Amino acid sequence: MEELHPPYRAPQDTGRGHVDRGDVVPLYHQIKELIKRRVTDRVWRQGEAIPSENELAGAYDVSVGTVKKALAELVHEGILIRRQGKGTFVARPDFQRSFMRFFRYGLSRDEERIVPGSKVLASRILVPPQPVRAALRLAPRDRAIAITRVRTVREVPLVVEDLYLPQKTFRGFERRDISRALLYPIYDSEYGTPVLWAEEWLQPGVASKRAAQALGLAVGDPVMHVERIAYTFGDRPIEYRKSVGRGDRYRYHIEIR
Amino acid sequence: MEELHPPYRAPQDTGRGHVDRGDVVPLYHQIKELIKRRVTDRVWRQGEAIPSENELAGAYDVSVGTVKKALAELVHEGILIRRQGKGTFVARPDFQRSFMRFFRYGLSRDEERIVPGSKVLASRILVPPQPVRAALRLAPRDRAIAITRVRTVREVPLVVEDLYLPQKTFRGFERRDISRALLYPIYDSEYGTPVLWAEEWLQPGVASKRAAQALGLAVGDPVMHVERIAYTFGDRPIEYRKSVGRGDRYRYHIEIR
DNA sequence: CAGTGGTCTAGACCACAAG
DNA sequence: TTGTGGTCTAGACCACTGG
Repeated sequence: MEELHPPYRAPQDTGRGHVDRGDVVPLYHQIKELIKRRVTDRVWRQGEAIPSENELAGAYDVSVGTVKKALAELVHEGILIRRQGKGTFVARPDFQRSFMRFFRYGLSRDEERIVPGSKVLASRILVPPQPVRAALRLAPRDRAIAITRVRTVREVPLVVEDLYLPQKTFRGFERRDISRALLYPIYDSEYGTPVLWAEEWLQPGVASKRAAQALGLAVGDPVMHVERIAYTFGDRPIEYRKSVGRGDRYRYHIEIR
Repeated sequence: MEELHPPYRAPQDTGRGHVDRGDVVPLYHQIKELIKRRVTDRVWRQGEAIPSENELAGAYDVSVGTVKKALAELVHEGILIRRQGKGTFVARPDFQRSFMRFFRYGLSRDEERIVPGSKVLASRILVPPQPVRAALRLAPRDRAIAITRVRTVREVPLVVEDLYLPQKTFRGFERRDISRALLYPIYDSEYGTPVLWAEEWLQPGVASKRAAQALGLAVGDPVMHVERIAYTFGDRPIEYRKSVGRGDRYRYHIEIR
């Protein structure tokens, strides 16, 4: 936080797009959509300032109160951040936190701050099996980047996982060194597709020969099977992963609100 | 939905409590707190209408816009519901949905609407073991109601679980027939303590002799261990449960946003 | 200092509900 | 018709930021 870009922009960058006073949909809602559009189109980028209330009110020819209402809701939705005296900024997904949110293989408080190591066992391009194709909404002959890796904390293998990424979105990703990096920040900064939400399916199981070998377990030991689909803007799936975590260390914590 | 009580109330029931214009905390925030207090104190009850914008504005001696802002935020927080032309109502936690949220033993779409049967194996009052006491924040000699039950869908046992409830809050609960009921609506309607959120810990394991017997599995088959603490107003824990679900049917789905 | 967002006011007009 | 909430306006005053 606190390294927000200065609010300088080209002056024609203010509003763009028009509201329709005859429409049944409220002005503040139309304005929300216009602003959202400019954020998802990356005209206004993460961390940057957007025009001030007054500028927006002028550009859309509505009162300041109406703009305030639109902005307040966008703040609530986590799309914007407002700072008194400074301006309104496009929110920056906080990857320190989002990492914590997505990766929660029951580590101790202490270990939670460690970025797990990652040993890549395979990395190749292929036409994925049907369930993966469906999850990523790929056309029948679209290719995917498939990566198999083992994730370790303090040299202890915790999880073995198969990842699939749409090749169209992630050209060249298969050649990156990901042994010491987190993937989601890379998706965001290098490929312009931040992970905004994800869904997971968890099921208990017993170690297969392959999993036992990768995790240093005996065949039949308890493991957690996790499938995840991660989504970016417009609920577009950009990652499918299938993980097997060792049961003695894998403890998954959730808050349901 | 749609069976909201009529908006009749005693006239002195309007505002109550005063705002402090000298305070640094904004008026609309003070008003939010006053309204919340009257809801949590059950002066204004679930489904009932609260005073209108104008009445509240008069009672607190602020402008309608300020009341509107307070009410809008409370709607956002799920505490109130507003209906144009009708009034503002205290929200009623939707248990059809909250049930879906808390109970997600990977049932098929079809089965999701079934209320699982429940066979109580034991129900007694005791001083709970230390971890449970800590979870429920009980004093050393406080008692708890301990219930062991098996939950079934279509006669198939899915989960065996141990429940602990603070006896102080749930006097007489141990004598209820819960074989065909959901517990959370009972906590709410009979004991005034709705479950507002919960946290869970999931870990894979293998069936113990006890679990195998209860679930019709073989010892060593995969199972899911789930611990849950459920909270009511003021983040007060009112239920601790430890469940063992059969691995072949237990599929846990989560959306992370 | 000027510019930003945060709060608050006192209205207006509207759509909707219910008698 | 009356009363409700939903939208919108055009201000006011304030606290905070940065030059």
